[in-house]
Amino acid sequence: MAKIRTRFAPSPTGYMHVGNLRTALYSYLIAKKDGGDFILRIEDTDRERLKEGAMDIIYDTLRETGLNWDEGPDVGGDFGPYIQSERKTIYMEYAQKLLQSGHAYCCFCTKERLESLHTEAGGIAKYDGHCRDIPLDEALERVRNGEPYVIRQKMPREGTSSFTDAVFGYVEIDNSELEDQILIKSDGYPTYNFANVIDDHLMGITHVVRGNEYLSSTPKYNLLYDAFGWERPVYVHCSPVMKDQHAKLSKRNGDASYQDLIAKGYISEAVLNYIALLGWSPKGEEEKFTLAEMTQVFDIGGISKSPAIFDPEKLRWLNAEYIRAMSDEQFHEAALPFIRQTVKSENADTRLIAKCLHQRTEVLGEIGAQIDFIDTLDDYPVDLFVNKKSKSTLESSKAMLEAVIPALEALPNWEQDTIHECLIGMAQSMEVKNGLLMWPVRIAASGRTVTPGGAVEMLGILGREESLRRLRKGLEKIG
RNA sequence: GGCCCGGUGGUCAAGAGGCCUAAGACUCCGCCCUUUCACGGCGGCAACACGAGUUCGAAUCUCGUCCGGGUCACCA
Repeated sequence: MAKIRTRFAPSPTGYMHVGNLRTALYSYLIAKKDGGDFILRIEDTDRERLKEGAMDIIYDTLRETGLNWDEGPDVGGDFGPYIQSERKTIYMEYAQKLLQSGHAYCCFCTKERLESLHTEAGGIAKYDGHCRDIPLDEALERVRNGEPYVIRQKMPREGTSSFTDAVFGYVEIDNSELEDQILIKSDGYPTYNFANVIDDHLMGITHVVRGNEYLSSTPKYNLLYDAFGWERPVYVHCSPVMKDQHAKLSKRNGDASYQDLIAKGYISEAVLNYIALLGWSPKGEEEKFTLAEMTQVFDIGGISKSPAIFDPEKLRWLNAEYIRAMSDEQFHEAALPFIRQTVKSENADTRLIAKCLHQRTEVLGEIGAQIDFIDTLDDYPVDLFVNKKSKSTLESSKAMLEAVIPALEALPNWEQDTIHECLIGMAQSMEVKNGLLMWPVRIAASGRTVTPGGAVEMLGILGREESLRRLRKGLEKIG
């Protein structure tokens, strides 16, 4: 069997949404599973929607996620150019062939006429084939005279067309449903519908992976393949990723793009892993996969037909799994920029902070809220010292702090082990539960009931001087 | 509206006529661990859209209904 070749063909609109990325992922996986090639092609035939910097977003996203392409605009390849606007003459050449073979015709209808066709029909109307039967030589003459025109595909008006999709199975449609769609626009550029087919064939694409909004127009593409006598590709149509039951995930809805998720502190691998699971399920029960593992286990048969709703909760969980699986060193590196947004103090021990945060962090961007008491201790209500689980009362808290402060002052160093030994030892000799002693210490140190670590860790992070200052202040507060 | 596609817990989903008294994961709840919160461990709640068929037997096949999505551009 011939080598598998798939492509990802985004248009540079400046936004890489999650559904797009997933399509890229599936394309990549289908090719790589069988040692095939993954090609990047840019579809920029809509000259009005070009966006500055959009190409970089595409490149960066694919690179960061590891979806490396074998051929593309920047790396070249044997089937270039890989940017459609640079292939303009190619499309015209093939459109001419269709004109000659009678599978296409020149249409001189004005936009106004087409619009009136729609308004007369109350909004929805197919092109009426007004120019369909203009003899070719007459049409060509009018073209030479400079009359504006488009080239349309001549659809059969009877019979049916069918194909078998790799995920949806057998699909059949009446040819009468097909419109004489435009192949070449009046500006000389091809429409997506045409460029896509020409490029996919010329680039040797064997598996076309795309959103299922193309499912019902696939027969049109097939007719084009047939007209040229080309072999049809395997189609893999994927249902969309939804925001909710009714709406797709989209920029319009203000939904997160890949870039947004990364900025919020999601891990690239986790995002990729999660979207793989949206609409595809592996054979076994394992859900966590590296890209390399996915390449092994991916199977077209596991792609589901129904749309999948993007679940931020599950992404969050998976992200946390990836974070927990990091070494302390890796986590420190990943978390440092986020820690530094909140903790400015130069002598803060970011390694210790990171160690505390590690198992408690699901999304890196949420680190700040956990540790903003480190630089400054806000005023806090005195009744935080009262807690029923540890049986803490104002009286007990006062007694504990009074005992703990001098003991800590006398410590030879401020290592975690030393502090821990000291505090636990005191609880024992005073014959109280650890919690009763630890509670007021942690409250005084942080001014909070919830902290990323226990009393010992908090003292360690704050350092001797600041710790003692806060403990004394706490004692004062209780009065 | 015509045509195409889909419909298993709140979400992602397994399921290919008997193995289904319907897996697993996320969420949620309870318990344990514990120096708070997490992590971890254990347990729990929760679904075959509806109605007819076919069959000894249907989540699985057929038809209809309902619901949802897509498509009908000189956008991709």
